Amino acid sequence: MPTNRKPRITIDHVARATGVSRQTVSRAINNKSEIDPDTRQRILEAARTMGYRPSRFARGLVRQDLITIGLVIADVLNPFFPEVTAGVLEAAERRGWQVVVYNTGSEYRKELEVVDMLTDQVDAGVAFLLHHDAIVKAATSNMPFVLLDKGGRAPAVAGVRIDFEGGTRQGLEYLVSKGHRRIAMLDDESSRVAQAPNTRRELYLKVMGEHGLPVNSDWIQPAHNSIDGGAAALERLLAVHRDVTAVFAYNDVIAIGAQLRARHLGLRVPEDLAFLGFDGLSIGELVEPPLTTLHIDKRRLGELAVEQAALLLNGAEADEVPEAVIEPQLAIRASV
Amino acid sequence: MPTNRKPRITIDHVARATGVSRQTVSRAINNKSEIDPDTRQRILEAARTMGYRPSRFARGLVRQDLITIGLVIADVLNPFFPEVTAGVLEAAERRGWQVVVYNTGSEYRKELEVVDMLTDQVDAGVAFLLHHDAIVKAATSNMPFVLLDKGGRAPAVAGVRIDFEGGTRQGLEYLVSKGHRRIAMLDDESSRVAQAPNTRRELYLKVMGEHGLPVNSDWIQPAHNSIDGGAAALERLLAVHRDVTAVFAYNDVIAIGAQLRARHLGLRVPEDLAFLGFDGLSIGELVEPPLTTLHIDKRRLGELAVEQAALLLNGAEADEVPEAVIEPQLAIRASV
DNA sequence: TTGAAAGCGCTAACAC
DNA sequence: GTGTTAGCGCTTTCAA
Repeated sequence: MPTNRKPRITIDHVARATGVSRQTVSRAINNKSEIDPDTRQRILEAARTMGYRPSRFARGLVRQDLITIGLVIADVLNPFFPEVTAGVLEAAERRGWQVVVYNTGSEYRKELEVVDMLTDQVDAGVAFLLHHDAIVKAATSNMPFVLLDKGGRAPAVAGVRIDFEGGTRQGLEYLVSKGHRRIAMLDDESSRVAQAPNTRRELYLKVMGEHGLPVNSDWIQPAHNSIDGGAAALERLLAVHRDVTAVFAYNDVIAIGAQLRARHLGLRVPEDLAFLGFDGLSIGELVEPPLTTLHIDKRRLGELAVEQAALLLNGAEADEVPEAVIEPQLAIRASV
Repeated sequence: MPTNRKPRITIDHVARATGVSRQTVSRAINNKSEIDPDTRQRILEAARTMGYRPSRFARGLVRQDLITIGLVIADVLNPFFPEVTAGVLEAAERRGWQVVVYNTGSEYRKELEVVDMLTDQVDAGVAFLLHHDAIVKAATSNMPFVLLDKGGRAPAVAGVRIDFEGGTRQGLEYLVSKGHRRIAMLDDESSRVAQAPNTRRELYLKVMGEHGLPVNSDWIQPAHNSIDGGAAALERLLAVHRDVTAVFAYNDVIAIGAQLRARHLGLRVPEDLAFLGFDGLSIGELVEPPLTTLHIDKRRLGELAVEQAALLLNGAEADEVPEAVIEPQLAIRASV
């Protein structure tokens, strides 16, 4: 590929071409007041025809208020993340910040790479990180870092905590109140590696135990985090426990895949088998019956994370940042 | 809010602290070879404990290979865009580029603002722009700019063209082949302002005319680009044309909203009313019956746009960049 | 293997 | 209203 990059046109070129100093050009470009309107006009026109564009690097070096944050998500295609992203973009825009987006696919190597990269490229990171090592790296990176799902981690990292325990409790109690006793779980297979405390799976076991309901590990099926993954996991589950009456899924995506498959198998939802999701995705309203779920305000999650990043950028230490918590709310639709 | 920003730690501080020149620090940080391993180790450690992070601005000023592109989309929450974004992120990552994301909500003022902003902040723009003025501004901005939906515009702007004509033709012919003659359209209300040639609406009228099918403007209902918008538009449509047998929608989101509403109204799909979408979103597979649609390879769209941006960054003029076209493919599911 | 000098493109501060 | 000077933090020469 013959690269044919044009040499950069600088403020000096424009200054020379218009016979003024580069300071005056700078004034024109930046809409400063101390400049003759005619001069400004002349300079602006010359700049435009010459193809001048200010260098963000030179500018950033001089001004100290150009802030860019890095948003690290696991998967743009999972509808959970666009909603978080919307919140982050909006909150960042209000502050005049730029947002660079990175996708990790929850891969171990990729998460580490991205954290490294961020350190060089942005002023603060807002990240959804699965792997413990990546979280440690982020926490010790000398850079303001906010976790989008802090889980039960120590206050050494800033982040938003989603109250999965409250959510799980609320959800399972609702299932129990509807008369279900044989409740299975479809877990996210990749969350096994997370090494984080209080995973949804442990909470499920705990809460089930509290209600004296039968569970052991074969009530839990790992599922790939996708529609198809949920569908496949449901089949595996039914092969082991045909008598299950309700399924509690790791998230809505898995729940939807499972519910769809259940209906294809001829089961009635919720009469034969009930489904409870987690996340409150809007696509849960499109399926039949609409998915009952524990709704998380994902937009707010993004906004809170940006607020924490702002505190860190202002000099706060991670352990001084007040904890932000998102409480899942039971959204009763029709699948339970 | 008491801002308490720490003064920046520079390479000079690290140099002084370790008793070497800043050159040597630079070598250590950048993993250059001409440096004593022990010295490197010592420096790296000092840098870490001092909290040193290189300034991207200072670096960017010196090196010329740090590229950032701006991705401008209409709405992160519309599932069309995450797929495009995935393609853009992947292609950009392969090239080592950063991607800054902006959301316009298709608002006129916002689009103009974002184009202005981009000019200062990134090296090239990849954008989904609705409004003519914003497109003109982008095209004349002195900056490499690629449109994600070039439509039938002149070659003065680079961009990917989605062959809506081919798609519309394919779709309508399929409806006709299924025996439909009274086919209505649910148009996107905001595309009215676009002033672009070859809109889906005009294509609908044209192709319907070619088949000698009855149409006039009341067969077209404008819909807000959302599930609820599609639902509302369907009701309006049925109020005017109870005898319609098929609905061709501007896109899948509108089609899904309409189909959902039709079923709530007690209509059978496709027996009483058939639905044809456009875009090929994966959420179309979740509804019942799964939505027949004209599938667009959105990921590829994003990749092609990045490729064009690369050509422009290498010095090509917009009108030299070879045209890239995406052909919609009829995806027959079950709603027709 | 290390250091010194130069300069990337811009704006802030101050002079005129 | 405009120009001059200095310097932001770094990497790239080049010299030692």
